[in-house]
Amino acid sequence: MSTRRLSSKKTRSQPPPRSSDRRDAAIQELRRGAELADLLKKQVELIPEPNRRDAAVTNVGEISMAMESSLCILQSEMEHPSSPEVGVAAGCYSSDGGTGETNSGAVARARRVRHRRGRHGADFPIKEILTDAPENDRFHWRKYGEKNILNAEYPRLYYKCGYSDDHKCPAKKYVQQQSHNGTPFFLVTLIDEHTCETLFRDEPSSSSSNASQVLDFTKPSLSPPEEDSMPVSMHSYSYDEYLSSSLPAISPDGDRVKFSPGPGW
DNA sequence: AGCATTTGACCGCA
DNA sequence: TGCGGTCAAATGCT
Repeated sequence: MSTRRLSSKKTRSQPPPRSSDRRDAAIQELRRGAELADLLKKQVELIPEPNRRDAAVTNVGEISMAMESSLCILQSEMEHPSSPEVGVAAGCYSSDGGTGETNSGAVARARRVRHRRGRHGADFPIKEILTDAPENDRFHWRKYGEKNILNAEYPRLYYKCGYSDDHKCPAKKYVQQQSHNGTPFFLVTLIDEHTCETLFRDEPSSSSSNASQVLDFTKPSLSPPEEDSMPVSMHSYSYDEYLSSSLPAISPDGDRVKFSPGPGW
């Protein structure tokens, strides 16, 4: 990607470009980068060795996804200059994605609801993530509800931490399937953080059994990506970011996250 | 039997 | 009153 072009063209005689112009330029560059990533992906798919090919395809896919996420963020920022509540891909794809509501709207509602349910003024963290693999966050989630959302193509699924009762873990997530240019993806809203994770770290004696339960990828319905077949096309950079920032250290063999697609999935 | 999921009812807010 | 979020009984699965 040629970010250099953005800075080197500036001359003293010209007025400094407006920030919207620079965003335009950045968007152009990102679009070009995304196209090149697609091209590269096609070339990489021709690699004969399966292991190398899959690894390369995965990497290119992540590059492509990062481009698209950045593009989304920039575009949504131009459309809605007031910064959204969450920075990660907020507003992306939602205009034609089917829900008809902005992501930050969902976040605002989440905060409102949590507030009225007793956590007065709690500043709990909320993250929004676009991914094609909502099941793949290595936590154990229990589905507690499903709701058809107005103007949404797919129902919204409600999950809470599988240890919300045992360990009073407040973590929740909402999963909303959407589609963008025919590509299905999921808007995952993560609410609050896992305290069960901390508990497991504090209780080494029980960690072995607990860890294998937390990391529950047993569900066959949406099978977790094997090492050689990571989801590529829409694998979310921000999801990875979330995982790397909040995951406990875990052994891969126990990895399982429950995710059951709703009707029509 | 124990656990997870489904689904209709209920609640609070705008 | 309609909507989104949650609850909890019923149901299904292993």
